[in-house]
Amino acid sequence: MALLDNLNPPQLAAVTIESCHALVLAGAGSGKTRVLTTRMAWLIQTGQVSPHGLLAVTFTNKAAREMLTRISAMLPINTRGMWIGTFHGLCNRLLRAHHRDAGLPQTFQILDTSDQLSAIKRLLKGAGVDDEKYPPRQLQHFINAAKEEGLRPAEVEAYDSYNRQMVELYAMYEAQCQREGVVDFPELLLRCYELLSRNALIREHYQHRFRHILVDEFQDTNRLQYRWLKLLAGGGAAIFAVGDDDQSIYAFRGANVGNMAEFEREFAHDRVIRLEQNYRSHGHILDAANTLIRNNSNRLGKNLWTDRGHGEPIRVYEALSDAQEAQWVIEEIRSLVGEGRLRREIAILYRSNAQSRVLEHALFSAGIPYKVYGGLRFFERQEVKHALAYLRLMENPHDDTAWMRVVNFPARGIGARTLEQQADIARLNGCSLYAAVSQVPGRGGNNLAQFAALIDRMRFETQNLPLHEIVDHVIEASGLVQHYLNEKEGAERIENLRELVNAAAAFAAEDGYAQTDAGALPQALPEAGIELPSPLAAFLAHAALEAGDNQASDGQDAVQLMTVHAAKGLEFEAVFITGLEEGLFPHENSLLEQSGLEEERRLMYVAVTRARERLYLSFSQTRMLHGQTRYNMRSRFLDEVPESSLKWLTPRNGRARTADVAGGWGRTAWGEENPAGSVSRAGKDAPYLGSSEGYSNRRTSAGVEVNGRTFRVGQSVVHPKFGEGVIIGMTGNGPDAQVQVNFGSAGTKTLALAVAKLEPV
DNA sequence: GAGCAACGTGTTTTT
DNA sequence: CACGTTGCTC
Repeated sequence: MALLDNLNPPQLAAVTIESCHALVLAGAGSGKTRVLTTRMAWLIQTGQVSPHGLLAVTFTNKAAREMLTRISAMLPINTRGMWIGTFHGLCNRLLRAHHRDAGLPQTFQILDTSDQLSAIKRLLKGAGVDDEKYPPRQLQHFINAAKEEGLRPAEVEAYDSYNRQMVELYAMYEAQCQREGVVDFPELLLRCYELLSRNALIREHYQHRFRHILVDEFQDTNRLQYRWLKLLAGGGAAIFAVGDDDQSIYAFRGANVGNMAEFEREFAHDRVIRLEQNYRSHGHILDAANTLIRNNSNRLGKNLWTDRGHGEPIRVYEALSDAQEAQWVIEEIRSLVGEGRLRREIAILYRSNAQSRVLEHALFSAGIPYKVYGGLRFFERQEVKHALAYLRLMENPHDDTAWMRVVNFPARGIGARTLEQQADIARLNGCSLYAAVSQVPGRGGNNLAQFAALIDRMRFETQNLPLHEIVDHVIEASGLVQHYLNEKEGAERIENLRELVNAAAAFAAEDGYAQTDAGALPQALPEAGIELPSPLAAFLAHAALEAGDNQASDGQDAVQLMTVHAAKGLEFEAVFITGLEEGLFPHENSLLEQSGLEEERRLMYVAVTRARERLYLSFSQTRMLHGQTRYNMRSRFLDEVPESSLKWLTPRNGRARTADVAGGWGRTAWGEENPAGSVSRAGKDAPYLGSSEGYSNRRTSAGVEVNGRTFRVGQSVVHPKFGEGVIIGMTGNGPDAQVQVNFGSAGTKTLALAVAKLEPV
């Protein structure tokens, strides 16, 4: 069968496995998406399931689109109406179709993360809660974490008064959302889960319908998503889960890697298939990745291999400063481009966004086209969100979040005092702000009434207009366009508003609307009372669920800059991993727990496996961060990569970080192979002039001078109380300089150099 | 009610 | 350093 041509044995086994639960451990670059889509096509082509009986779920819209594209290419079927989408997108479909049973208005709106935060702030203000004691962000995290565990307020255990208050606020937040007819992201999932578990008729319909459930990036699922899948598969559907525990990098937002092991135990005991042949990277790169990740415990276990040969060694560079590191990157990029490589095939990766600035500056000065990923997406721009807020109010005037957003934007003389009055009345009556308008006295009340009338008028005037004309009308009638016309940097914002009109036209014209909603109609379930949402409601849901491109477009051949997280799933001919320093990568905030460090290591694993042919690793002795110079040691991850795969462009010095054994710290001279335990005392400083070889001794790190004594990272010091220790980090300069010292058994202390009685040994 | 200055605060991110 | 938020003044 042509479909199965060119699959390797494990891929073939995975694609054609019997109709039963299975777990595919797919290493980086092992053909994961291909296996997933080919299995779907194969199931359909062999008549084992109709397109209608398949459910495929991913985490990103991009992955869902990719899947649809590939299936269309493999099979001559209409993918429209197939249930392929993100967890949130599919839940949205289900909730729209069964909004009554889910207890939601048909026009329910979706709050994105920032909408949710402003809703929470408004709640705290209204309830008179001290937002210093209960920070909105913390409450948001508390609520979302609870929902992702499947817990409603009544089910959250509160041990102390603080937590009781948090739970209380959670309950109030829920009531507020319900009253306003809005749902946040985790609510989409939880509400959908509850809908299915409580309503036997609907549950059985979908359990019966979906015979095969395929899950992408299974390592990123949270507990609720796992339960959701289990529930849907409860009627005998086969779950085909694909993932890579080594690439689980989203634990910080609730992903539970444990789901993979649990799934194996619960469903797929002897049906685990490993895809270990890597088609992406050369041998040295894979060796580095394999050796590195072996330092993690609790892995399901997997070793990537390739038949592409070793390729070039991984190049390692130590810079004096972040600026110099950037300069070096520029030079390497110039020579890569000189060799004929495309700029878009070169990626510069970093752990945190703050690191991009220096790199951007250097690229800009050098006149090298580049593109930074991350940052604001289209539907997150303030002018676009303003326009969407007007549209939301037309659809549902009781959406208080949208109301507050634009009630006085553009300014129409409605101030804080008036809005407080209005909020008080609304709270007293338990109604929305919109419903409270008529009771607000005075001129403020008048202005509010005018605003309410504006919304009503816009709704009336756009009746029966096609979607994009509605949007066009609203950006004008709201005064948004006029407002930005008067602003000096408004031209781009107006562009974006016009672009929103285009987006609406594209959404209506394409399969967007039909795809996300009409396709949801469960024909076999007329008694459920299905209604079609309006095109506007569908468009608003689309805007919330798909925030748009992170940038991209414009087609120019440009170097790609992004965080390691953003690089997951991508690949490049040449990759730079910059800022490989202790405290940065691994990030200091993750070092408190073993699990945090292991996630950082997986992150490094992801970074390394992005490269096809050439990989560069770099770190710097000093780095500007938060306005002060930091002195970092090179990342431990550099030392977890086999020396035989590396080529040092600068002399290799010392060890990556303080030894775990107290006092076991030193630096080897350049040229030594530095076998474990072989450490020698530091030599004298020599000026460091770049990448030329031949300095047998030089500084591992820049130092700080205090009272005529020089301190630097890696140095042994003695303290009258804590005894002997090693400096493992420095921040600040001059009188503000602080050092972190590892005193072995006495622990690690942070000391101010100007005050502490530290003596160099 | 609107605009500006001081303050403080800083991972990673998709839906 | 560079952002967003708060608090203050006109």
